[in-house]
Amino acid sequence: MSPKKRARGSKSTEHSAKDDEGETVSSVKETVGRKRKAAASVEAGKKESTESSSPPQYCHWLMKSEPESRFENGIDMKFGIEDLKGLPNQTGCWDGVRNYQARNFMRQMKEGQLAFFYHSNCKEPGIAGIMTIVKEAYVDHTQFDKKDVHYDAKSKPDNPKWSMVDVQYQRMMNRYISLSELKKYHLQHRAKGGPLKDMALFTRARLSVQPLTSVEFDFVLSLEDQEAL
DNA sequence: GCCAACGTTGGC
DNA sequence: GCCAACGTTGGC
Repeated sequence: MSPKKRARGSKSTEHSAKDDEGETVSSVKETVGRKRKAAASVEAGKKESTESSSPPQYCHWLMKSEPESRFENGIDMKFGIEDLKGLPNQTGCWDGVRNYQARNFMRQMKEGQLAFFYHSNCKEPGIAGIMTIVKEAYVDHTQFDKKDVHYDAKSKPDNPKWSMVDVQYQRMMNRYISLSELKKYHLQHRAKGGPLKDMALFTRARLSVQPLTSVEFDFVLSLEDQEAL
């Protein structure tokens, strides 16, 4: 099982040495863009952590993948939630992530945590269901596979650059939560305050693996049993 | 270490 | 298919 996630990131992205290692530094950086500095983690405003010196510890995630066929170098990138559900044990590895920020978030994931399966680059983008992290970050083998779309010639086995986690399908959302609906809440909350005002899906739109605070996660879950906005 | 050029993401 | 946003690269 080696689902082909779209896992956007630039495949040939190199990086600067500092981004490469220095996990903690990078994770701070990623929440804030170019500003690193201790203050950054506070600025990131993503709580859940209490310590001033350690980066915020998230425990909920949103991971994007494309549910519709799209060919890249002759390979179909399609991997929707139904595809995950169809794998043995409904479990697969989230390979192909080639973006440092997304990678670093995956490295922060802990076994048992929940992640929304988000359908991107399709007719109606949105949150389709929920999955569980069943294996914490380990080496993404596709970086060494020349035939893989996400092959990275610069990464060496003795010092792998990319990681992946294993995820297991948990359940579908009671109803599909579209991006457009989430956006309405986001705009509303941004104007008057509310749980989704800083949601990464909008503030860091292009990140394929992103964190959610407990408040954000719970709010999205609460939408399931309500009428679409 | 700045920043312009370039490439990718992904909604529309 | 367009293109804005933004991450990455590489010249200086």
